[in-house]
Amino acid sequence: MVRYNPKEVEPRWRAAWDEADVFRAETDSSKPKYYVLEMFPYPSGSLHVGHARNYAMGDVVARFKRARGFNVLHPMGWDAFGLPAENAASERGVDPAAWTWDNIAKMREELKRLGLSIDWSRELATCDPAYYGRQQAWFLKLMERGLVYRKEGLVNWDPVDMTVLANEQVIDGRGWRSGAMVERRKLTQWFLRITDYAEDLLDGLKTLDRWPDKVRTMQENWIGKSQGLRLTFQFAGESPESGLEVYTTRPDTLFGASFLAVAPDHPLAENLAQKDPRVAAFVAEVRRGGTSEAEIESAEKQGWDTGLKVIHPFDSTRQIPVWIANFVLMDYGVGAIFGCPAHDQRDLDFARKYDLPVTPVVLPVGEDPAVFHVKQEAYVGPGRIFNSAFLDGLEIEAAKAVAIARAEADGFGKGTTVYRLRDWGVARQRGWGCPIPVVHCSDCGVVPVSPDQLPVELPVDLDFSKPGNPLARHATWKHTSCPKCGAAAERETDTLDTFVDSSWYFARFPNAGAAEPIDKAAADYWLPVDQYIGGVEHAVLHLLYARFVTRALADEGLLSVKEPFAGLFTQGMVTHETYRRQSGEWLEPGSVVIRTEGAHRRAFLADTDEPIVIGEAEKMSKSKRNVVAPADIADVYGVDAARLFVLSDSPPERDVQWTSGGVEGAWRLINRVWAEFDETSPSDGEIDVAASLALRRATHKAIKSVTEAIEGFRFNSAVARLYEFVAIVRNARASTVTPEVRREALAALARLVAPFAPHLAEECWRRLGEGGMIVHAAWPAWDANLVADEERILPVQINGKRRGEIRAPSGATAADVEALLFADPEIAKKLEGLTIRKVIVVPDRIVNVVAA
RNA sequence: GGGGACGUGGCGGAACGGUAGACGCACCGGACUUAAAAUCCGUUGGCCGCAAGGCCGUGAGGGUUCGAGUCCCUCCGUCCCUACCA
Repeated sequence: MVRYNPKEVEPRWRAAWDEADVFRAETDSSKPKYYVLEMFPYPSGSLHVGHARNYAMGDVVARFKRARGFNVLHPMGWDAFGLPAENAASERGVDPAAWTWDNIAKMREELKRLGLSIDWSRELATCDPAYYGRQQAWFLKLMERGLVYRKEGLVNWDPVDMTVLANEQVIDGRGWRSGAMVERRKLTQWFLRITDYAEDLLDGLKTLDRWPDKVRTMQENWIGKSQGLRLTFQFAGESPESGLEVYTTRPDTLFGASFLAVAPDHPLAENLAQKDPRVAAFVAEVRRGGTSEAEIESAEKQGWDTGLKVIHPFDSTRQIPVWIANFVLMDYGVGAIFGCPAHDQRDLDFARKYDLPVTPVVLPVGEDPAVFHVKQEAYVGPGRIFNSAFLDGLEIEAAKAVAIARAEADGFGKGTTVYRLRDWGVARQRGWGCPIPVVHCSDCGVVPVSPDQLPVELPVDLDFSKPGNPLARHATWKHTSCPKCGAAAERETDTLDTFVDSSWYFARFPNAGAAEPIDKAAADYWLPVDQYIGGVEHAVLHLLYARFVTRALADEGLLSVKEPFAGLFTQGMVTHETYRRQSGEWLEPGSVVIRTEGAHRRAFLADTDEPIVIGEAEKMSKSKRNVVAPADIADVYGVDAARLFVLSDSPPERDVQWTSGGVEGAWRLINRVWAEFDETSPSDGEIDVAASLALRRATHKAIKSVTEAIEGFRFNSAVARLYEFVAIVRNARASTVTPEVRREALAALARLVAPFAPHLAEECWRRLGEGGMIVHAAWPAWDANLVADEERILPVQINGKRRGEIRAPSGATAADVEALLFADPEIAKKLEGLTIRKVIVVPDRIVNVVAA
């Protein structure tokens, strides 16, 4: 027997696939289409097994669907703009473009080595002018549609990266990449009007029935629709403004209002701050504490009494003070609220601190209105309204409707829907991104670059040695002429958020070389993506932006679908144990040896035998040095073993822990499979008919269970069924089965293994003497008659406890089973002396006897 | 504070409301070998028992059901997301 040699076999088959160009997808086909896409990688320069798992999953789906007769599109690209290239440029003085293209070349080779069934002819990179130039083209179209606008406003400024961050990119008051405390700065920014689509994006979630509920919930919460009332309070006495508008979702509690509060950056507050330095000082102080650290965050309500009063709209005899409060946000609703301390915890905290009245207006069921009052906990539960004039006695929802109707009738308010979602700030002050294709002209203002001047390319000699935007300080790049009047003008030096790059790449793959941004015919054929696979960390931002851009492009006539991804799967990460010396220094897995002493595992430094601390399994990261590269595995076991293992141990949506033992298990499976094909089947001896039938049945059962496991994304279960099937095929060698049956089993085995270990499968297929390559072979079908057993073993329960079993023909009726049951001497013995009350028979599954 | 997920052997994990622990890892025993590695075969939830067999067992407690890891309620724990959103 020849040992399976992946180092020889794997490259040979990859070359054969390349040679035959087997993974090229043609748009025109009589077959049904299937578009599989994994989230494209950032070209960091090195592939780790986390990538391998992501792409292996997509590859299983792609190869499976191809075998099942689909016309499969499975492309690959590069999310190639972004900060790491700039960091490399500023730290090491390399050219970001050269650095990126170099990394792409390296990673392409590593990906190819995984044996993925990718149509490389469609490869694209977002940093390629051929790509971002088309992005500029549709950006200008959205601009014409009014979906792009500039607005001056407070933005999140990252002082380390010297750039503006979207709200979503600020985590706990820090920049998501740099970790630096974010400052608030006033700048003119570019925005995409995603809020125009808020309702539609929310609505569309209902149609995405092949998305995880979790992701849909996260997007729903992110859009954050609420129904409420906008109402305007009139000032009492001398008034600086005509009135003060607030937003509430609890108009039923209006009679419990004891104060109004505006955000520190509300126009009213800014107005007052200009006149009164004490107000200015308060606002400044609040802003400093701002949205920062965790302690401050959960903490103290702070307020400033403006001295202004407004009149209660339902009771003109009541006057309500107006405060500036740190917990009111300018960018939600209208930046002003009324406080009803009895029924909102934040308002209550504020009222207690500043000694404002607390009037309950919702009476919990069973409470006495004469004695009910609120102490330190606001009452937010159900009840009936009281202390509220015309609302008295109503349930909360009814009272909301009545209050809104009254406010509308009296002309001071309007029922309103508000979304938490805000417009997408897309400008970045970065040099390594897609330039925003507009020109600033002193006469004409902001002028789009004319389409025939696209792409607006980045200069090749950007200087990243200083922080800030290298485009802005480039000597010549920004100087141009106005497309409208021809006078000297300056280019916009902001570039687009990289989330823009990734929000349409799936629409480019159908024809990655098209002159237009999107080849409509090709996109109409391929879209939507049938199965999209990626990390759950993109559940909100990337997926929401892609859904928005798809809608915008559809409205522009470039696409026909509203939802880009019909099916979504979010996969888990690959983790690895961490190792560190007593001194705290992290160690690479390769430098550590593990020894087992009884039940305990101990780690030692390979060279010196120094004892090492074994830490938790964590996401592979360079900083903890627990990274395993697929190449390391490929050198020893081949990539098939690596592919098999990352899919086998854990369900795909969960994290998988990389262990050397696990890979060895996969390697053993590969060798066992190979051994079956390498072995010549013993043909002497009498044919064992029963064993032959048993193997046939096992073959068809394996086909069915592997097929169903792949369809249900239960790759770990599919691999478990493969292990079982290989064991059965091996054991069948002990008896003499007919050559046809053995051949059927082996032909099925090769094809079932193919999506997971494609190189091995090809080698087996050839060894079997089948013509052509297995990538062209059809997926095996199972015969329902062979899958069903003739006879079944039914466990017998007495009063719910297993007490024995009987054999019954498959499909036996309840009456048949009962007859068999009472005919069984073992069972009869166990039932002796008991009165049988009831016999429950679940056909082909179980029998339960209720007896006393 | 809000939302969600999860909790099963030594470990990763299986299990349409129907024999809990498939499959893999690890461990232990055996075969092969001068020996080891590799490979192959076998054992392995706990307790009692020579055995046949019995009892207990899916975070804790209750409930629904002929039957619950699975459904419902309460609690405990872990993880993730989100957060002064009016």
